[in-house]
Amino acid sequence: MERIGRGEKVRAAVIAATLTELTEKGYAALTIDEIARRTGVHKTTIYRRWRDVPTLVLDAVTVHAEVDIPIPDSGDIERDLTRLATSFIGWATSTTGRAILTVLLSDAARIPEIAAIRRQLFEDGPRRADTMITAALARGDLPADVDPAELLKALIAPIFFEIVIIGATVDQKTAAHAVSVALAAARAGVLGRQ
Amino acid sequence: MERIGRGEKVRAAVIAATLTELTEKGYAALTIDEIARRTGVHKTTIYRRWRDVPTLVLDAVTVHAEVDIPIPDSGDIERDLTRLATSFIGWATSTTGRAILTVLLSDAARIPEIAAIRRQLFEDGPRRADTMITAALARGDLPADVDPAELLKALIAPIFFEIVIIGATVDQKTAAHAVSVALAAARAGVLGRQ
DNA sequence: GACGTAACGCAACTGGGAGTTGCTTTGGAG
DNA sequence: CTCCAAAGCAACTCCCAGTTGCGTTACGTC
Repeated sequence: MERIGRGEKVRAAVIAATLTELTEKGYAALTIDEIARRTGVHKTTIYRRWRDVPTLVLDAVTVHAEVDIPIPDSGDIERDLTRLATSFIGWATSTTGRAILTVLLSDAARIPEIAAIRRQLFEDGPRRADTMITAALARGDLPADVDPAELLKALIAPIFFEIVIIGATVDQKTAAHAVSVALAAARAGVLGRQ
Repeated sequence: MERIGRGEKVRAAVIAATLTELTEKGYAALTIDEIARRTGVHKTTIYRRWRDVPTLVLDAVTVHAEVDIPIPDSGDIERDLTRLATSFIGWATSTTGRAILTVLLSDAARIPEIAAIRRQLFEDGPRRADTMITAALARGDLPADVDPAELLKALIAPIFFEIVIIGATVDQKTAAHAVSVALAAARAGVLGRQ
């Protein structure tokens, strides 16, 4: 039957409300009382499921921090990098993506587990694309000394900067630009292992 | 005589304690009571000088957000960019710099004036170095289509990414690397006006 | 060196959120 | 229909934001 019991409904409602509050008001202004009001779930119930505020926030973020960006492999490194950058931008500008990114760069990052999620997202995430770069290297499409991690960092960093600092509306053009810069650096031989 | 009266002493102590608390515990955990305890300045006095917490934080940040990175102009664009990157890293890793950067990327950035400081720092700041790039363009050291703002963004973005996301210890090597990437992009002609 | 005042100290208050406790009510599985 | 785990509820403590009225002290002025 796979019915969602009372318990699951409560959990889902609270997690959703937490993420909404985090997006709208930020971690510093987050209150359990408000989440209780919004969801109709009683304050005591929330504290029974989650020990305290950090625990709740961590749970909410963890649930939605699955990025799952597909790793392209068309045999054309420029096209692949562009797709990758586009996917990343798509996630970062989606409702969930923006929410997660906001939390990961807020005071919530003082929670060690949240900081860990941030590192994981930006270190282990790109690492999944290593094979794509390695394949390009094998094909001779990139100088042999290129370090996959460095190339991916060079790709993501400008996009990240644009979103976080400038708050600009990043789009396809931003992706194409980031790819040009990263590829130019790779082909100039300045993306070797550090 | 230029004596610092009672008032100035109080102000300085509170501002300093605020910045310390912001660095150590973050904006979300900042309390006036704790600042009052630390400084020995009475809570009421703090509220008399600063309307509320955001106002105090804004004041504390504003006072120390003067970056004042010298703009080099040696006639050698690579050397100049390296010096610029090194200065930026120096600031960003100094006690004050780290504190300011932390605040500008915390929940405090929800305060519109704080967000404005952040934009100003990373938009108007680099703009001061435009003349340096323009001079290099005039000398023919860079392709004529290079946009100063784009070049500076390409220089800062990777450093920023390294500090904020990875939390790595950036140093002279990071600076040199950022310069290589930015210059490679510029010389490949991919840093034109967007 | 006494004096007036502006700035600081202090105690006591309201209002609200974090987190807790003991008890009652209800949904849903068997 | 019955049972109990999970949710609701009221009432509490503690801490912090921000306020008020009044006493106290530093400091420029005369």
